[in-house]
Amino acid sequence: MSTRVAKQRPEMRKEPRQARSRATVETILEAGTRILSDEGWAGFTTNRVADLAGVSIGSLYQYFPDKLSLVDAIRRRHLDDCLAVMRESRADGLSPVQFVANLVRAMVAAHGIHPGLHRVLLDEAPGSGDYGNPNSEFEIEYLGYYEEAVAACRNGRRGEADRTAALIISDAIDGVIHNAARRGMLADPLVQSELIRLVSLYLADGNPKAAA
Amino acid sequence: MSTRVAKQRPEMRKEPRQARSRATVETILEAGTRILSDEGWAGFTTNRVADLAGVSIGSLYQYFPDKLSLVDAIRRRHLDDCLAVMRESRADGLSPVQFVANLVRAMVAAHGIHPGLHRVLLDEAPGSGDYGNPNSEFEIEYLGYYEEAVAACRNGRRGEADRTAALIISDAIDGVIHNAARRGMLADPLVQSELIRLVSLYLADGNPKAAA
DNA sequence: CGTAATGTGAGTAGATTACTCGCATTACGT
DNA sequence: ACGTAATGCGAGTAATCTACTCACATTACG
Repeated sequence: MSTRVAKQRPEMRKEPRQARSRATVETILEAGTRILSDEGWAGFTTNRVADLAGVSIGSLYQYFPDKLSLVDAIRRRHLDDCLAVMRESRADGLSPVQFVANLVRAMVAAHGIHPGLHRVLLDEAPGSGDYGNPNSEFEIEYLGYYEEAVAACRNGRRGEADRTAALIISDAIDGVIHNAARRGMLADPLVQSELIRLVSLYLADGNPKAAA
Repeated sequence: MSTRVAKQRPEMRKEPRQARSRATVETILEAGTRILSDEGWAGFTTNRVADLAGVSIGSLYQYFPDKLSLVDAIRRRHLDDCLAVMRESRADGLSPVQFVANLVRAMVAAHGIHPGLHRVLLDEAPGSGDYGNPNSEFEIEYLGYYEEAVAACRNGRRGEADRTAALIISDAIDGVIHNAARRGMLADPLVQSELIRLVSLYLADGNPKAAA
């Protein structure tokens, strides 16, 4: 027997086997992402998602058992993308300040495509897994990278202060990006450079050698 | 003649004349505020507001012609409160950095009561007036104060850079406060002091004398 | 060519909710 | 006391909305 899919809440009702159906699932996810970003959780109805995706509502429910599993899949994708961006920004082996500069640029670029998505996923959309709430797997890893950068700037010994500093940086970046998006100013290069300056100054405080 | 209330969309259907009804309206506004903050726009139904306020749904509609006018009234109140906080913080005649320190403290205190309100009002709740969208009366005045502080730190000549700096500061503070609230860490004194440090460093950059 | 995978979309049942209306109670002026 | 205006009540409703099903059509695979 063993239908193979036997999780508590299966995230897919039926595994897409052919290329066609894999494309369908992809299209649905993309459409859902766009709607969440543009219209918020309120506009996110399964019928609308199917419409925008250009597939029938039936097809949607063939792969996602319910609305929640769809939004979960979207959230997972997005947060994994965020983590990937972080890992890449760090992998360059540059100074912490350069890390932040790269990160900000990458984050701005990422949010340029779906400006409202992050906020909607974190604040509006109901979450089933722990993905997305404070102390989630995601936030742990996410903040960990910031902590690393902070600690690297402050001679390595981590303390509560470093954890707080990581929060401050992460949340400040988040706020600037989100509000810039709200005002349609994400593309403004001045916003980007000033944001980098804000974070860099904070990071380098008391560490002149790390300033560049 | 002259019922005095003659706007295009009257914000009140009937003006409360006795003390009792004024208290009722106050209770309704308070209940609505709490629900918006705690449950978000999705949980904000007129019946729930009336329930929480301890008044009948009929009483609610006696003073607010529709749901939108209620949320508008709440928004107006909140944003006016924010502006009041800004004006007070500046009125002390202290240095720009002290202004920011006071402001952050006041903002944190304000958001401690209704942590989610600001975000919900700005991002989720539909707006009828221009109150709340970019370039609104509110944002103009709000950012104006920040610009003032920035300009004061930079020898007075305002330019595009100053406006951008004001945005950065405002949005960074917003982000930190909002995410701290989400994590239940608004009370953490470290968060507060580090936020002040973040902004102060940025403001004082290139202006050693303004550092304190 | 049999069968499994995929796609369709009209339809529905259920829930939600903004708002009304007829009436009860309370306060005010005289 | 008493007429009148203000205030308060809350069951009810009409309308909307939407998650989800199902019976059937089409496409691909072996």
